[in-house]
Amino acid sequence: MAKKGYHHGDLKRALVDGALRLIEEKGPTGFTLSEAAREAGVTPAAVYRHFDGREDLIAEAARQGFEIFADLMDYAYDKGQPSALAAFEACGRAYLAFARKYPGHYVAMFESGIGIQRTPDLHAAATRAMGVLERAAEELAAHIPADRRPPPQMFSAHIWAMSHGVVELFARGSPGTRSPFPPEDLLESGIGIYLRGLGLIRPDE
Amino acid sequence: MAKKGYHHGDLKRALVDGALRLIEEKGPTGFTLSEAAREAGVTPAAVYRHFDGREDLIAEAARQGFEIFADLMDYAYDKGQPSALAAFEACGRAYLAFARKYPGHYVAMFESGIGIQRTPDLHAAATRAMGVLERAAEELAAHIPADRRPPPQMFSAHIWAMSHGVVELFARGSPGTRSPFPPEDLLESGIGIYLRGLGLIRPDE
DNA sequence: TGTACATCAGTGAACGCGCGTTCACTGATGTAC
DNA sequence: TGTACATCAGTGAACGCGCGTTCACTGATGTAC
Repeated sequence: MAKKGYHHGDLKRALVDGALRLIEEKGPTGFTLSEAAREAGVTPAAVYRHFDGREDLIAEAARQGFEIFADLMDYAYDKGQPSALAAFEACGRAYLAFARKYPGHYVAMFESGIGIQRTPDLHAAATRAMGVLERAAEELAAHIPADRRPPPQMFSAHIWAMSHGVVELFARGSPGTRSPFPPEDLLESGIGIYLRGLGLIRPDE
Repeated sequence: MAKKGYHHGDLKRALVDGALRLIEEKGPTGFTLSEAAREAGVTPAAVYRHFDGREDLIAEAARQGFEIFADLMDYAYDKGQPSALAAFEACGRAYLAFARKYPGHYVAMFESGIGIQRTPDLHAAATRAMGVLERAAEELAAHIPADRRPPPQMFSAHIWAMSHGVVELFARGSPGTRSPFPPEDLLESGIGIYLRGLGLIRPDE
């Protein structure tokens, strides 16, 4: 991703891409504005033509992540039709797939310490993303007898927490803890057991 | 935690305590050897009398964390007797309680990027801690009909993932996402639903 | 089509900063006789 | 009890480093006439 002449042509994109690669590689700690600039073949000062600074660059990376994330979840949700249950499970799989495929984005979104309120754009993207999961949960909740139905936000939170936990603990090599099972299996079986507990899967299925 | 005279007296402990406070406050990124030394009222160079450097100091903090963590889990497990189910649930609660009460340790253990293999001491402490949860899961597994019993490590992983996810997403103010529910309730209900899905709680309980 | 000029997107030098680490040192403590 | 001395646990100055950010600048691009 080196520039051609004096003008880069697509520096903004190149900087975000570089930042994502660095974040993926070294974590949000290891990411450096200067290094991202160097990767794009550009002086650190050039970054300030496109971003307000280091944090702003990370925020943009996170925003793009939420955008992609929301699209993927949306797609998975629609694709999972006609059964609400299937749609919900598809969302779970999409979550993990996203974390695997876009690790830089994932880290920027959830581990970089960037506040979600930082930019209206970022906030909007994040809200949209979470909305998808909540919508899936709501629709699913309709199938639970009303008297023992937990609030939909609650189990969307449960699923999100389990997904995030699987990603952080088992889908990365991070804490030296080798996963005893493939993360995909772990998450899918976990969600399966959880949904059975909600009475959404018959005991014999 | 300022020193009295030329000799501090308990510098090693003071440094770890300072490091924990800083990690808790600013995240593992914000932690600085120099600042930890400053807090202890000591020159940065003095740190090298007790640790091999910055990383080694974090590793020691993490080690202490796993030690405390294992003790707490052990205690919760024993206290939860005589029912295996109650013991297991107690472990879940203990997990969250630990994360809440020792946030610096928690971050050092799980978010600092310190490899668990770094020191034999650290590795041993971590192994012991995870062993408790696995033991609880094994005992619980005995109550599930053998033909549909998942491997115990699997659901100890599920519970761990959900716990960790709740901590990261909802028990801290981190991603600007206000938790819709108290984390304790969220985790307890999540584990409850999960255990019901395993057939360990009767549907009408 | 050609020229003048405004705007844009870079440069590169400089800044102050705090970091982690090293080194020879020295003050305080503890121990042997 | 007193003295000599080894050991220990700090000091403080220095290092090289890369960082984020600023500034006046300049080369390239695009537009008006």
